[in-house]
Amino acid sequence: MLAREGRAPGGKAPEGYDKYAFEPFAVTVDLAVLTVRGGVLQALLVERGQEPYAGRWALPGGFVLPHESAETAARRELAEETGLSDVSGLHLEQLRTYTEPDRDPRMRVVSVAYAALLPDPPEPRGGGDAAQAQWLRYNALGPLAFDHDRILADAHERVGAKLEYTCLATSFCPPEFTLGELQQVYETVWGTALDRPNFRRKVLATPGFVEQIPGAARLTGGRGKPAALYRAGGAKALHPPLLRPTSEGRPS
Amino acid sequence: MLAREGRAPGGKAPEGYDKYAFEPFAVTVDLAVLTVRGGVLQALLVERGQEPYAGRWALPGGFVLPHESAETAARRELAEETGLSDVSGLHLEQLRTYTEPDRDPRMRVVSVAYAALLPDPPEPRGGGDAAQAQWLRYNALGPLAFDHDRILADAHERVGAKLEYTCLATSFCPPEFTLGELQQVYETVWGTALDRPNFRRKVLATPGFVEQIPGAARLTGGRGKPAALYRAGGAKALHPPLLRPTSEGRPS
DNA sequence: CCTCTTTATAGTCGTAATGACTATTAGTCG
DNA sequence: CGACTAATAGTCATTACGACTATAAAGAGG
Repeated sequence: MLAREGRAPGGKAPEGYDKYAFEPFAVTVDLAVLTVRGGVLQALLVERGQEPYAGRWALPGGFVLPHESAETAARRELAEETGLSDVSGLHLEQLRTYTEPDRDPRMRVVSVAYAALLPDPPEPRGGGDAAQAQWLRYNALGPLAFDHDRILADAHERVGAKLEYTCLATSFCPPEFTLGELQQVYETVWGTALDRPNFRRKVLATPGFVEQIPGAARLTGGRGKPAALYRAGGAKALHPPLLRPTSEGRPS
Repeated sequence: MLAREGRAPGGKAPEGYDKYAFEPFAVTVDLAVLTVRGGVLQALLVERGQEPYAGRWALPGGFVLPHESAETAARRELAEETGLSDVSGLHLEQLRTYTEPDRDPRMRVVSVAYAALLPDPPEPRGGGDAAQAQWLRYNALGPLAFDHDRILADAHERVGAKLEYTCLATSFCPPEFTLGELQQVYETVWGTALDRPNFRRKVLATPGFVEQIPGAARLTGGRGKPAALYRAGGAKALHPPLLRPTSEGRPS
């Protein structure tokens, strides 16, 4: 892990360290917080008040503090930006780390990006003195600050892929949900329509994906037949996976 | 990306920056370099000469230099440790970033881990003054230094998963290979035996996975019928995926 | 040179999974 | 009540897959 060669640049070597020097970087976390609301994929963004990129939307985030891990920092920022008192149940997953030397014009910043998934209803209350975070439609975003377009796109791609072979979709749903709502998560993230009976068959055939709440039902938007309610099951993976419809024609 | 709140600890704020301070960390890359040689999964490791963890095996790695990205640093280290002059064709993929505050007892080090895959024949020549890197069997590794056990396990898991739905396996193979060799990559990484005709059928049915080199054949270890030679095709993903045999019994 | 062993390759067969449907049920709205 | 909407049930043909059997082409050893 540590350099065994004298290639590192100038800088102070802390006591008890190698004889080799290193260059310190600032380390931050960036959060791609996603939710599905009414068939629309939304991301939590903050408006920058100062240069660079003043007035642009940016991902919420902040510095990793000296005694916390990036994961802890991400969860702390998530609580601050969403205003939720308990974020312990939310799905938070490390996405990738962005290290291009010029990604922040002011200084060298290495950012560990996380993707977080929220069920529908969270109010975007920014906590106290924080800049107000807002939910914006994933489509219909202008260019974001820094390399945040790429981070957000990577988050979308990752989440879309994980829907195929994990039970991740339930993280977008409240504790009790209908299969129609679950299907809408898939359709919204993938941007494709799915056949309802087939989706249903597949989900129910996967043990531990969802479990029915006996006797419970809910009117979906007031119209149509009431749907049975389900909650997330214990399974984490989908075997076999629920593949998104392939657009590629297969040459014989 | 940058803190909008005054929570960061003491430290100097660079010119043109927020009024908020930050704490600098050292940033390194760690490499999980894997290869399959003769049905055995091997990892490239270096022996530590000094405390902490003196005498233990560790992943190759080093500091990210001030003007390079982590990816660049990883490729530089990869070239140094393997002694290969051209590592541009090798598969190198960011794995995850490890940020636990106590992962290095000497100081705060954030490490961006990469997984690299090599075809069989590379000699483990450590370049020049570098500690000699060696190929060791993935099984039969004692505890490694720092959190490198975890990093290596994460790399193994990631690679195993990506074999299922990408064409990654060809990265373990030389430019020309037989289907038997390709199958051995799967079997070695997954640790399971596969049915040869079924594997063959699946690979050949996936357009762009491999393409046959017309007329070419090779004796596999001197015994048996000569096998046709293939090279990697243009495809990156496998649709549908090549799932590893599931050990889980499905309750009806 | 003949047979055994080894590895590659071809093909078969039944079952599971999937995509494209149709039909029925249970609600609201006007 | 009848139109409309959404959930749920079921059908059917095709594809994919796991478990096999069979054949082909090489070397080894007597």
